[in-house]
Amino acid sequence: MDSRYILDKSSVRTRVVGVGSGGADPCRAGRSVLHDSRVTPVEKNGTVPAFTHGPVLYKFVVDVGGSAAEVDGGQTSAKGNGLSPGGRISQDGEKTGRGDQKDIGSTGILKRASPTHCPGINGQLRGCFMHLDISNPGKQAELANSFRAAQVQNVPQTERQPLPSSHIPVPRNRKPSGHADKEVMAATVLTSLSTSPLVLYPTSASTVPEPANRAWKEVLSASYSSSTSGNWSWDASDQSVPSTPSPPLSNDTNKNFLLSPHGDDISEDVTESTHFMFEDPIPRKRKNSMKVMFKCLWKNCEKVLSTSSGIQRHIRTVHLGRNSDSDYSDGEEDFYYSEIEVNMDSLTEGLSSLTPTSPTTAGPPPVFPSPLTDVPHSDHINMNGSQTPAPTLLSQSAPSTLCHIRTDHAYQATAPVSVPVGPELAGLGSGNGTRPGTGTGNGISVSWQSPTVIFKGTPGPVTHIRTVSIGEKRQPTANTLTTVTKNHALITPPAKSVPGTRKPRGEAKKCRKVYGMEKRDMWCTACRWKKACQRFTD
DNA sequence: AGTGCCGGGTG
DNA sequence: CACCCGGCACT
Repeated sequence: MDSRYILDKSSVRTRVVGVGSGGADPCRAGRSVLHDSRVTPVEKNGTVPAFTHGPVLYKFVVDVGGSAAEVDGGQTSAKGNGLSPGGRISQDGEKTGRGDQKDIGSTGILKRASPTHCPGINGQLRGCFMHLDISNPGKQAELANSFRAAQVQNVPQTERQPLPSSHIPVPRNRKPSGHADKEVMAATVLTSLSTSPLVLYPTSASTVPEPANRAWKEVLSASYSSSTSGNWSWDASDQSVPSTPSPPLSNDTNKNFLLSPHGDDISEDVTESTHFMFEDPIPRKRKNSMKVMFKCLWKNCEKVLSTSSGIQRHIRTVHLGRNSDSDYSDGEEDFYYSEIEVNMDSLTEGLSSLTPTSPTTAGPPPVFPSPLTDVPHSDHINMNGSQTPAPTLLSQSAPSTLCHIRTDHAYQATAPVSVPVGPELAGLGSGNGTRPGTGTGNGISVSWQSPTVIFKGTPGPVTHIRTVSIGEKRQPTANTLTTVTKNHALITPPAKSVPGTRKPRGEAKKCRKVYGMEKRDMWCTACRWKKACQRFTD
């Protein structure tokens, strides 16, 4: 794993250009191969990676040192042998400060990049804005050339710095299936621009089917050709555009949003690697109690689900209006949710607070009197005392960052219990939650010491009863006895009497003693049944 | 070991 | 619920 991470880390800086073809689910495909994509030697050498062949699907203008140049992201010549000029710009991070990858390039972009702004590498190209102008593919070659010229002009060959985010990782093989798909692709491009190094990382070389190619052009031109002014911005107001579902991209959600596209069923793994690549030490130290939840980033939607599939389905059905039964996912949902970490201890406490009695802690009620509470009863104290607003917290506004809800109480006592916290949490899941089969994986395992120890028996209650003891025990007709019994019931938990709470042996002779074994038939039934003697009670 | 009886199983 | 019994605590 570690080695893989290392490799991944080095590969973070690569930018994959071009549109591949292949899997039916480009986004997923891109993610799934994310870790395996790495810089090919070819790319490192400055030539165009093999996978860049194929028709040009996009281009953009990079403002270099004040002069703008439009660049091909790929090539129009299309015959797949991709050594296009445009391809050159596809190596960015590789040429730059490789030694300190985490301070520059992809990491910075990933962490802070806004959709409109492209932080430069090593201070260069700061403030470069990306302009999408795909509407005129015919000019691409020319533009590419001009860009190349501009690039040479402005930057000496030896110092030529890569152009950050100058590649749009385009998901491969989008199904050109209509407007919705266009939107998907548009969203993909937009998101990719802000998260380019890690997200949507198509790997292998493959030519783009012509339909897909066309679809891309159409999509991009249709969606963004209106922004001819150049500076491509995407602010909240754009969400009003009816045909383009847009996630809320507020600043605070953006950070999470950047992490969001990794939410698959292997989210844990992906998350780990992602954080690793982000040099974020926190996740590695994630406690077991920290549960990754998935929060919908759609505007005014605070939906939080425990599974990525759930949130994807939610987004797909609720926000994207997709067919709910279809499991087909083009990956667009990935852009509209983010991971959050929730302390599951809190959640379980929240759950337990809703439960009248913990089944296995059936022992003493929390109001157990002090004589019996000479035990590590912290669990119970916490259970009553710290009613953290866990569910409320989640339901009101799931924090987009970390949800640190402190609790110490777990839900079950005896064994590690898997508590499916997904949709039930704070009423978060409204039916479209987890798919069958994902539930267990999303449950949490909480285990702690069995509280049976807690109530194990000091003879406290016994002594107590002895002092009040009345002649007959367990005689329903004896008022005093019933009183005692009631007191006993108050003191001892309604459930099992624990060893130590055992009733003291009666001092009266019992049927057995009186009649002996020979006359067992003369015994009271209780004695016969080895129950407390009903005839000779204490 | 003998005794008392609790808890649980069975019908 | 009646009946029975394993098992435990106490003597």
